[in-house]
Amino acid sequence: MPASTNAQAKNGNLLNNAGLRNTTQRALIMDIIRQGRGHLDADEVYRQAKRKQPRISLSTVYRTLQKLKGLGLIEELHFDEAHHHYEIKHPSEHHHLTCFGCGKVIEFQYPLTRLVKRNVHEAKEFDITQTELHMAGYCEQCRKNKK
Amino acid sequence: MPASTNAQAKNGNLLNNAGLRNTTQRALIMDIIRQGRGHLDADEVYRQAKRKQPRISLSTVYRTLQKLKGLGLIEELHFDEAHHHYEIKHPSEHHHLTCFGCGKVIEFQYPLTRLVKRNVHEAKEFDITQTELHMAGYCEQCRKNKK
DNA sequence: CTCAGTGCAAAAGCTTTGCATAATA
DNA sequence: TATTATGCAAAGCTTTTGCACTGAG
Repeated sequence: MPASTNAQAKNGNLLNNAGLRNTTQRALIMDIIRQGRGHLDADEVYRQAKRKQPRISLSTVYRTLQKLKGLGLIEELHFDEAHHHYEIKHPSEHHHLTCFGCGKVIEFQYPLTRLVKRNVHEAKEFDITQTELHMAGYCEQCRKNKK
Repeated sequence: MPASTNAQAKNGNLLNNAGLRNTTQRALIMDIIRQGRGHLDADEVYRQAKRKQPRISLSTVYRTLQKLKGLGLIEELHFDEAHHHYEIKHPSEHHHLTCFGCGKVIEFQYPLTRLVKRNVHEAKEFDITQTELHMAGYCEQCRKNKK
């Protein structure tokens, strides 16, 4: 049984459970985001989607991203650039480390919320619902290459 | 001696040291950002600036923000929204906690870079040059008001 | 006096929206 | 069949850029 069948069924269920219609466009967009290891922006999702469904429109991509974000199925990240990046939502708190040299993105987990609430006085009574950490710099390899 | 005189002299020095001309527009924009406790976006800087210099243009605001950012005098932050926010650069590593209810922004310091480099395997050999943590939720007071 | 900086207006992204058509449940 | 979702095109925002003029050094 091919992997795509699994993924499609999974997407369909997620959409149905959320009360949304399971259209081919939505399933495709979710597939792309799920497989998008580097974090994709809307235009990149659109370009990848067009390869499989040439008639898909940018508006559909944007509308789908909004819907999925609203449902908590994907996460919208705000990096250095003017546009947003999207990824499938992870169950646990995780963060990002980007290399300016090669552009690779390392994800790592770290219980920052707990830590900050424990150590920062003003945060103690805060009900933190969103945590976004982005670090960037140069990875070992790119530093070597520069020398 | 009024505070504004100090601030203006300070801005002038900063600009001169950076090899930039000390124009009234730049001095004003730096003043606004320095005093902008909540983090201002370009348009807010523009509107405040127009109150003192009605002929100032949005392009000047954008160009100045870019210059100052390039020189490391101000920091560009990427929050939830589509546009950027700016603040005077702090010497030490600090982070943000925003209340969705009342919009207040709490700044706090925390040596995250050191911590992550020490505890996250992939980060050990990374040369981290940029760290941006943004947390958000509801402060104690807003939680009480909701009940 | 020179050249960096400014204001204005126009252009260039990214994102949203209105409306007729197509597809799902 | 009744809506919901899509595609297209047009509009909306934020940000950038070209050019002639102004002002700091």
